[in-house]
Amino acid sequence: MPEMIEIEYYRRLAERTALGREVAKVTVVDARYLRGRATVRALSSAVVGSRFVTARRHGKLLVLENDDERPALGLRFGMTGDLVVDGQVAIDHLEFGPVVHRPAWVRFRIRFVDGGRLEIHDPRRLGSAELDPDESHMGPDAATVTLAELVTALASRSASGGPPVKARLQDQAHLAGIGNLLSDEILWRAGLAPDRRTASLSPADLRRLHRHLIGTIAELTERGGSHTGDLMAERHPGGRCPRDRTELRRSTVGGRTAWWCPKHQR
DNA sequence: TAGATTGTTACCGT
DNA sequence: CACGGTAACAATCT
Repeated sequence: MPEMIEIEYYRRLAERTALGREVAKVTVVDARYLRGRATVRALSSAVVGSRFVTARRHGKLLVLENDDERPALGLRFGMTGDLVVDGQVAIDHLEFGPVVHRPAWVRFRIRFVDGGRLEIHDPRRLGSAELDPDESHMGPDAATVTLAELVTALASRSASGGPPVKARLQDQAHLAGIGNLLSDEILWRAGLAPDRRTASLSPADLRRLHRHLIGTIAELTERGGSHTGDLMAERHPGGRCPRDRTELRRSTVGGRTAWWCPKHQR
């Protein structure tokens, strides 16, 4: 998916283009795109006739809130979901996503009374729409997490030294927003091996990790996306560390592919 | 063609 | 039980 940086672009697009417009109709092309108690009927009664007043982001979740007592609309984008409003895409090219948009990939659509429309294009259909999304089980948003909150997010009651730090960084219940590419880039910058156990991190490690986590998200948001990190171009067999030219190692951590430098990430 | 892909989650094992 | 790892989902691209 889009990671939190891309969802932030979606949020900005929604804020710029979708707020204040009266909703005329909701179309869910594939019922499997709905999650929780959401049905087309429930979605319709929640948003038809109202106007969104807020576009809010929590991790990779986009929440469009109404101006009345109606439930909020929660949108998730899976690995290939893209937000399109009035034909305007939030990001021109989604890495690992479709090269072009096809009508058949529209999984969710809101039509406005003025004739415009908000759509989610999602080939793989791993995204979803829901009403009043439960955010209670989500960790703090990674873009604004404090050092103290990060320390809490990485804490473990396990006797085995805790989970690999990469796995925990991507665990949305502890910290919301970080995905596979961002975690690789952050750990590379912080000089921490992805399989380091969280309990083994020193106070200095944690401070450095926090600094790079905040800095990386801010910098890549400026650059244009999660795929603009310094490590990305080398994230392939034979790729070399941009810092010391050591050949990168590839391993599976937390169920996902990690690329990292065995020399300076420890 | 085979293999890999920015995510989430039910399930299984320790 | 808590927690972590795994497979499945699904469609496309290289």
